[in-house]
Amino acid sequence: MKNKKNELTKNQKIVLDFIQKSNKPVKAYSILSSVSKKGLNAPPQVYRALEKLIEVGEVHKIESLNSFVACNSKCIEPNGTIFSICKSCDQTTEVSNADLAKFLSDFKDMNGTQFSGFNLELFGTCKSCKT
Amino acid sequence: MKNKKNELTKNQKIVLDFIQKSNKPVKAYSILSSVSKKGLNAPPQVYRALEKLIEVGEVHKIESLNSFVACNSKCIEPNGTIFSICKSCDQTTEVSNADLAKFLSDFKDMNGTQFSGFNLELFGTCKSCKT
DNA sequence: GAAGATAGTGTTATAATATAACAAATTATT
DNA sequence: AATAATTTGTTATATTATAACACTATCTTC
Repeated sequence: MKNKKNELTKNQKIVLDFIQKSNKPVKAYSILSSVSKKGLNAPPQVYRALEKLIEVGEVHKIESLNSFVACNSKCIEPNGTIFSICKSCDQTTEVSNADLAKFLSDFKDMNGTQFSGFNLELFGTCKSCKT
Repeated sequence: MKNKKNELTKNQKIVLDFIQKSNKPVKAYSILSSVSKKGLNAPPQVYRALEKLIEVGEVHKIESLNSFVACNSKCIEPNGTIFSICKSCDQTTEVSNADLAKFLSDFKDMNGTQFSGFNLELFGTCKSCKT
């Protein structure tokens, strides 16, 4: 059964809050050390919060960085994520491009089977790192 | 300086050989235990071989599985990878689709900047797991 | 509002994934 | 052969993530 108000719990809010305030993807143990003053002292507390936050779509995991970012709430596709990642500084932004999202979610394999989700990571060099 | 013949070294061959014989993505420590009889006894030996094999394009890393697969040598895009991954059994195949590869490598962000690489992971259910 | 079900918490321990550092051996270039 | 560069073998350790268990809080249904 779900929480009646469908609200996040205390720990989940603490973790989400920290991720939202970061301007870069953050690692789980970096979250942990940053929120330890708020009473989260062990890895499972952070990982459990992350698991829930990812499940409800508030947070995405950047697989190639083992890091986590807040959803920019412009997610076009509910079942897919698109990120642009700076190879030099790891600055990451969620890409909102309707054409690309549509192309990916409509994509079928050679058997005509559609996929239920996707994760796209685009690598490049961000503005600051170019100069 | 490069190896004169541009060939793989012994350890690199051993690791590549094992990955090619697997019909699924394999994990680094699974490689390690499988090739230990051939004299590779410690993680760095496997990770170093993997690093090289990835660099030369013989192997790809599946980020969401922390696993490795041999390139099917039909890579359309030199700078990008596309995989279809079964959510149920982790069976993974490299997707060779010219349209999709072109769409991705041509894609530019809202500033008109092109990316230098990409990694796309498509999640679905494979044939065997559907039945 | 009590009883049972579900979800979340705090905690300890440990599993799984990956790299640092350094000396020795090998291979390539001159 | 002398030098340079790469690869190897090895030990230790860093980083990322989960198992297990007792306990607490909340939701559901009666």
